[in-house]
Amino acid sequence: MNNWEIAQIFNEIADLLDILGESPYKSRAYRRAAHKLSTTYLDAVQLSQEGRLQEIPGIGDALAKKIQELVTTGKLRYYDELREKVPASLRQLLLIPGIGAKTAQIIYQHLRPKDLAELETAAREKRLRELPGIGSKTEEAILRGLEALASSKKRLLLHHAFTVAGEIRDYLKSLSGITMTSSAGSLRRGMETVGDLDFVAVAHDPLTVIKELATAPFLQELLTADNSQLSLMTKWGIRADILVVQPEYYATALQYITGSKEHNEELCVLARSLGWESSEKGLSPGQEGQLPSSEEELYSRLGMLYIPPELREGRGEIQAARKGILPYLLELCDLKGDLHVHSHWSDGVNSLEELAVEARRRGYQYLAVTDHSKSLHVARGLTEDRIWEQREEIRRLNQRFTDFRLLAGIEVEIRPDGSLDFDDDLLAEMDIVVASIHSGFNQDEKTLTERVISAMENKHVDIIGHPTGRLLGRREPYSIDIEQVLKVAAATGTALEINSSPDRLDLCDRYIRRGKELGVCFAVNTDAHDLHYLDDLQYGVLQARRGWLERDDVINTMSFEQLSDWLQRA
DNA sequence: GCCGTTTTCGGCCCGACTGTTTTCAGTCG
Repeated sequence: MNNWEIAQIFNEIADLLDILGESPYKSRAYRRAAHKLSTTYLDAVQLSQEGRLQEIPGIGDALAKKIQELVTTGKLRYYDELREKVPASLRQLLLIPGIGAKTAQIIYQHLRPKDLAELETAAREKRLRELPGIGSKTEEAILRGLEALASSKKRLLLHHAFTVAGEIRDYLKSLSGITMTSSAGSLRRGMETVGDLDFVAVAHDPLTVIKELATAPFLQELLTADNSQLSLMTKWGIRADILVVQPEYYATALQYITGSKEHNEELCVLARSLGWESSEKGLSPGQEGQLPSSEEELYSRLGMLYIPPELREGRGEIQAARKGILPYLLELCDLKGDLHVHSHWSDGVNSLEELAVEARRRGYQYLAVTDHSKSLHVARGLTEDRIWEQREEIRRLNQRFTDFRLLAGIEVEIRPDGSLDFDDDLLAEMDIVVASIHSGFNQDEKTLTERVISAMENKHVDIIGHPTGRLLGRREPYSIDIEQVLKVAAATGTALEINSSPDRLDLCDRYIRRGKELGVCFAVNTDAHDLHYLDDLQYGVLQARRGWLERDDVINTMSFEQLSDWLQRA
């Protein structure tokens, strides 16, 4: 039982409490504790053994006891009781936009549906609109939401997928028969969400390993198995497919299982034309030929450059590799800083000093503090006066550093009428300006597009934050004419953000690639509200690589001096 | 359920927007 698993359970308890109509502060306490547990460096199991759980803010007497019970017994009676009362699938009601605790509670109390299917039937028969406080609009929203849930169901966000895959790989490595192991599939390609997890493991005796795997501690249900691969449902609710091969097949198997399907189909046609064969273990050079010992060798023998997994989507990468014109993809170590971070001056949790110290520890040359602007009240957006106070503190902090700079920035609201939250005189004083939309999501495409464009046309705006506003699995992008936005970004030289938060990953890879074609520049930022989330940069880099970006396409690969020049561009 | 205290209760982010109503409750960021 690790922190992440405890956090999952606490989040589920919070949802069930909401549906049952318990105090919203109680569910909030569970959510806050879950959030703390998943972001702290401290290990809950160890703290529990040492009786120090309550040192984590947000964990008091009651939650410490519950964690203790989970850690020692693997179970939690309170959690089991709640799940007996409310079918776990109803949790998903809360994922539907427009449905919160109260609406979920009304539906539960009046209809007691045993699962989502029963709820859907009720909605189709127009019975939900008869409930107090629910009308036709809400009923339609629920139907739309259920459809969206069905199509996105069980796709893990990237950070969760990496966590779960890490657990599985650790287990694979612990088996004595296995000499090597790798993630493959969509996770290795860095896709924004992952539907199932694929692994390739190497063993001299695959069958023995397969038998051992059938008793893996995370196994919930064995789906299929033969003498070289098995497919299982994990206790985390996601499927894992594990292929075990002998050493000589490792490279070809890894290439094959990494996919994508489209990439492999194209590669297969080419390989066949060169006399190769294909099977479920991947490509092979026919009877006499020796198997390639690495993916690099495999691609080379097929007459092309090595294709990094993020590019293997069947979007022209094979032709480019054959011509020798693949991009030199962006790497995490190319980034010299982060240009969108929040502090406790608005809705972040850390002080400016904490952020600066952490950024410097990471070897960044700069970090832009971009707190929210005044009209985003919920996030305690900064007024003009507070901005001047914050600038003063930033100035004092910067005096302490010779090798690092905090940039005094702002994430300025693009208001519903398209105007910005501050006038030009103030924006001109900021080191860096990120402009973002946090309101009026439901406006029509023309209005939203014009809002973003008018922000880009302001000469003080450097970056458009999370340009399409999507939340993966929860909220669709707002309707903007992305082609037009990309063209204006290229024309005005405004950078578009690749927001690295695994909930957003906004822009998506196809738009990034199109933007690059049009000459748009990008900024890979975290939008971190807590210094732990500075780690999210790795996901933004994967997304950028999937969009074929190179170092020179990204503004925060520049040194501080170069970036300063860029920020002062006309 | 947590936390801080004018210290064992009472407050916990708050204003705009939407949908359901007919003056307001619920949701969201």
